[in-house]
Amino acid sequence: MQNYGTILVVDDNEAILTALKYCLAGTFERVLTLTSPDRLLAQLEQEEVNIILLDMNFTLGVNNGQDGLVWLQAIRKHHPEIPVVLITAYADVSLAVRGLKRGASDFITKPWDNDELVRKLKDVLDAADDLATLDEVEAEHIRRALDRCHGNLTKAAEMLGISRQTLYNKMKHLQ
Amino acid sequence: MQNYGTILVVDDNEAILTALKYCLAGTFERVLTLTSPDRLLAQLEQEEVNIILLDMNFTLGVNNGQDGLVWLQAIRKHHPEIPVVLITAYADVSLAVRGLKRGASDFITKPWDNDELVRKLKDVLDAADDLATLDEVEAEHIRRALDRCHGNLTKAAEMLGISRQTLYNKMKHLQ
DNA sequence: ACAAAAGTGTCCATTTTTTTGACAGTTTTT
DNA sequence: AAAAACTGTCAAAAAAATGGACACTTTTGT
Repeated sequence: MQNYGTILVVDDNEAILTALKYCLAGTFERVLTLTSPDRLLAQLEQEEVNIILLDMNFTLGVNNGQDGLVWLQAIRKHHPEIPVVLITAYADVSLAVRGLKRGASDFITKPWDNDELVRKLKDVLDAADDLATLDEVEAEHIRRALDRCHGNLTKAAEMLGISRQTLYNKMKHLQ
Repeated sequence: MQNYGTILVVDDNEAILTALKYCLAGTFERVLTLTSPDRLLAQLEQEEVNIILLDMNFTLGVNNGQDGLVWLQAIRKHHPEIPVVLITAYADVSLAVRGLKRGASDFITKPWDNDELVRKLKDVLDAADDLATLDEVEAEHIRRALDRCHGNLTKAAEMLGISRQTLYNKMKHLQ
């Protein structure tokens, strides 16, 4: 199984924090928690964190998610490489949109489905590494084709939908 | 006789599911069924599936196939090697086109002809040895990149190692 | 709310690739 | 051994990619 490293969960509800801790323990090597975002930036300075799960409401009686957006922004500013997944009790489309536009990687509503949550977090981390270059993908596919055609250039070219000469050239070029 | 392995059928209508089960039992070693796509990805994690037959409408009263497209995309994302055949009660050309462009292997309308259905499924599996065209591979990779960059052309182009204009052109060309 | 920054659609001229077609020589098939 | 298929290579024509540019729109930061 793959290793998904350290996740930092920020939520002011202890019960939810406990539930999340339980749910995430199987996937992540370490699950750090904070009941208040105040120490969030400090925490990021001293611990290596691979992904953050951030609740959006911390001010009592205020549930517009403004809080979460502010903290999201702070994280993005100081640690733009750490992906942030937002979580909120209110399935507010516009809030989700704003969160994603400010760089959140995903948006989850409570009550959440454990499997789905884990899957989404994994997705975010999987997507974190960047994609291969078009040339690389092409080169690999060409190798596959040649392999399958037992080195027969003409057939491989036809299979690939390019001319024999082009394949011939690409082979030189791409080693 | 050849062995066509395991097929996973997803349709919310039990009667149809039963009928399909009977129809496919002769060809496939195992016929797995799901009445809802919710557990689809989970199922794929724990069972080896060789081909998926996916209905396109699961939301009551909504028959535009959007549901199916979303699930198709999810499957393609996590298991791009498993061929998906779409099935729907509505012979909607544009839906079929969209489905195929998103990587479905075939598109079947209800009521179906048993022999034809089986033939098409076999064809898909038989054709699985043929490699994709270079253009197809390229197109799919471009879609992935755009997805990861949330549609940001500039970033996707950089990630792919091509110029923004080229990506722009390819996008028109490859739809 | 506003200015700055980033991204988009589009054009152009120049450079690179791809395609077509061809041909002599080599390998494989029958 | 003859036929058929494949290879390496060349040249001219067609197509695609690149870098630069510009006005315009969207997003961001404060």
